[in-house]
Amino acid sequence: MTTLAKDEVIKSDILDEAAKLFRHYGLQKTTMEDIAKAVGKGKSTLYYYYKNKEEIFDAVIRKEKNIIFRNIQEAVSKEDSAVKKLEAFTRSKMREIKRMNTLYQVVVSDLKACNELEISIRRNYDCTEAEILKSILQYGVITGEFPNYDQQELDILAFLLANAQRGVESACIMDKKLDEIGEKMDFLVSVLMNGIRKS
Amino acid sequence: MTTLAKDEVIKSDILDEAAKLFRHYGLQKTTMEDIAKAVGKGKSTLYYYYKNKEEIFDAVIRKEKNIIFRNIQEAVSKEDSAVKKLEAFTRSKMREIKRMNTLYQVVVSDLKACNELEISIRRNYDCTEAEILKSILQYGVITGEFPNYDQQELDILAFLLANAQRGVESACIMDKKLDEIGEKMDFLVSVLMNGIRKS
Amino acid sequence: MTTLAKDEVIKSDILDEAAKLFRHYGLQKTTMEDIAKAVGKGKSTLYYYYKNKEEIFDAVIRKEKNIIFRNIQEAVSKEDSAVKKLEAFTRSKMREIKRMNTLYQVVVSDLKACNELEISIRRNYDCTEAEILKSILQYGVITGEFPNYDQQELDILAFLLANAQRGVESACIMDKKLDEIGEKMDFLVSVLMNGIRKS
Amino acid sequence: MTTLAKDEVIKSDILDEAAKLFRHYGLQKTTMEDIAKAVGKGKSTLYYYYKNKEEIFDAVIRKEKNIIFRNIQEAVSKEDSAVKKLEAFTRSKMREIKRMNTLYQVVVSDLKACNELEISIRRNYDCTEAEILKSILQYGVITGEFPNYDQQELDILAFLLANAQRGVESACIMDKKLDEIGEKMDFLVSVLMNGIRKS
DNA sequence: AATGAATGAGCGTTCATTCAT
DNA sequence: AATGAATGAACGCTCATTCAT
Repeated sequence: MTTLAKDEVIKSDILDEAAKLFRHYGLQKTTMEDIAKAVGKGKSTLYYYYKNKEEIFDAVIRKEKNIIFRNIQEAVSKEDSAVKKLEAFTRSKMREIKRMNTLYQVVVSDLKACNELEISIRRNYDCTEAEILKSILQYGVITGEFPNYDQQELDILAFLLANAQRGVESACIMDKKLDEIGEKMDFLVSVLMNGIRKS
Repeated sequence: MTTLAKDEVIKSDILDEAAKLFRHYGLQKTTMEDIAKAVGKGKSTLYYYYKNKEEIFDAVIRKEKNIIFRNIQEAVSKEDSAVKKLEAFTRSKMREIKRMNTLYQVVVSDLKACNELEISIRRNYDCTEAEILKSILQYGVITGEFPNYDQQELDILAFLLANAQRGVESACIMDKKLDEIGEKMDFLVSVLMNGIRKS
Repeated sequence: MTTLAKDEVIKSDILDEAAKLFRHYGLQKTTMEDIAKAVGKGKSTLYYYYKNKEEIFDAVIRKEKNIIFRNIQEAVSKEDSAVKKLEAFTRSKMREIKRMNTLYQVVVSDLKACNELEISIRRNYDCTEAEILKSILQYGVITGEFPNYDQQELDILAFLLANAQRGVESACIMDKKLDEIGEKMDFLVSVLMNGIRKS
Repeated sequence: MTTLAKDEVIKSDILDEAAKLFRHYGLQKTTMEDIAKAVGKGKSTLYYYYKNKEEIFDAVIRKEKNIIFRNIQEAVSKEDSAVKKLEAFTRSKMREIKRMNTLYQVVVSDLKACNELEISIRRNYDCTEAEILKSILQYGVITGEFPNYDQQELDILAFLLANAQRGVESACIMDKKLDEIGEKMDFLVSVLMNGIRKS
């Protein structure tokens, strides 16, 4: 078990260092050499722990994703009205984005550029996000905060909410205007809420 | 003039073939060799017409961009109410997206991944898009379709509209559900319009 | 004949521009493109006038060489004692070197580097130089300024004089101390003259 | 230690093979492929040991330089009169030149052609050579073999001696008359010595 | 007389990956 | 458990040269 534990520690080390590098340089421009150097091991040692460069990237994504959603879910569950939950969602997501600065960004773009990376990861990712939003909307329907949408409508609304937010985030991140995300997102959410409540 | 024309024809050929390849494989994975083969010329011939791989990519983007916006603007100008203009905007943009299938997509992601490519292009690009939307909104304010937003509010609304749409498009494209873009976008726009009209 | 003359004019133009470029960048780094651009013609036009890049280089050398030696010989012939002739030789050669600044230099080095360039050119070159010096020494023997060396001795002395000077020139040129050539050369010649007279 | 030793052996192998090739073809025309083939390794393996083609060239020069000067200095130090030391200098230098056949030559010329290679190497090189000669001349002043030159005069004499010799060497090497270097150099030195002693 | 167009051959360099130890 | 050594396969790019017109 000690060996296994040590194994896991090193794997985690590799992931952490790789994450930092991917954040700055993206998948393509980060070399195995870079990662190995950062970890303080020989380049070929990486292949003892991971089969591939892609496998490392994959693992990095998974790890980051989990952290983000654990944090978001936690923040959402603390609130007790659908609107407050939505605000908590947006707020905590923004906090996560800022924490990772550009990783999220690079990830998304690289996932797109590199077809070989399973799109499924991203889809899971979006699903999770949309699922959280859907459950919030459902909660709002139950509490009467929102009109009585049926399941299909909720699916679409959650999808739209998730991706409308993603588009705005993306723009703000690209323009390096992270500090503007807050107010713009608030505005977007309020406009969408207006639309959702009224229709 | 014949020579000049032939020159332009070949340059255009190169661009067309390069565009196809960039669409499928992105900037990095598309090699000069690939492009040359597709055009049916020697690799070094490309350098007779373009200085760089980047210059080719650049030209591809510029060309596509211009086509898209010419088409969108044309469609928009034909309508006479703000709401119809907005619908025309969304519709024609979707048509363009389908036409290019994934290029638009790859472009955006590659621009992000490759910092060395002037972000300015993308920014201009977004600006243009947001500007069209803003002018539509302004038109709606004048015709009384929308409340009397001030300039700053219009800026933000246009920004949100543009990027919310982008997020949804992006998701649909990645899930290869281009046929779903239509209804989803209609829904998004209607929700946003509701929100905008009411607030 | 007009055509022929025009032909010669252009060939000469090419040589002049090529010479300038070779001076600055050497044989290898000067491209046909560079030369063509400098002449204001198309790259392939050069091949109408010269078979090769090497042929151009060749012609440049020959031309420069002729100019130099015509000037040197002229200066030498004006003096009437061997010692004065020798001084005139050194002085006018230095003048030529300064005139060409670095061409002479680059030529020598490139000739060495590029085995494919006929060594014979350089040999002719040195021969001519050594021949002038030999004739001066012979003159000095006749006038009694120098001891009664035989032909073989004169050959060797001329060879040594020529090449000792070349070594010093070379060093001064490389250190970019063209202004020091004068005094150093004077010193060298005086020491050699002392040695020659005495032995 | 074995590994380290093996590493050094391979690095040395590369240098040796590279040296041979540089000798024949110069820096530019010797390709990494050539060197790799000569060493019996893959081209990319070279980059495991050296960062650059230039770094290899650099190392070759440095190595050759050190060998030459160690040998020359050793030969010089064995003699006890200035004149004998000078003869030893010339003799051992000629021996080294013959040993390297043309490398020395190519080195000098390539250094000139390739501005990007630090001229400083060559300058240090020449300095060392001139310094050895100067110390010999100083020794001769002390032993009374030579007149009482002051420091500045010794500097110039050493410079002249070094470069006059270089010029003659150069000529002999280019004419591929290595066997004539000996007598010509003896003659040159004796003439110069005459001049130096007398003036 | 002049050249636009085209290209083959090659080069230096990078990097993920392998494998014996 | 770890890695030093090695490499194949590319890649972007350069340039002298050719040739039809």
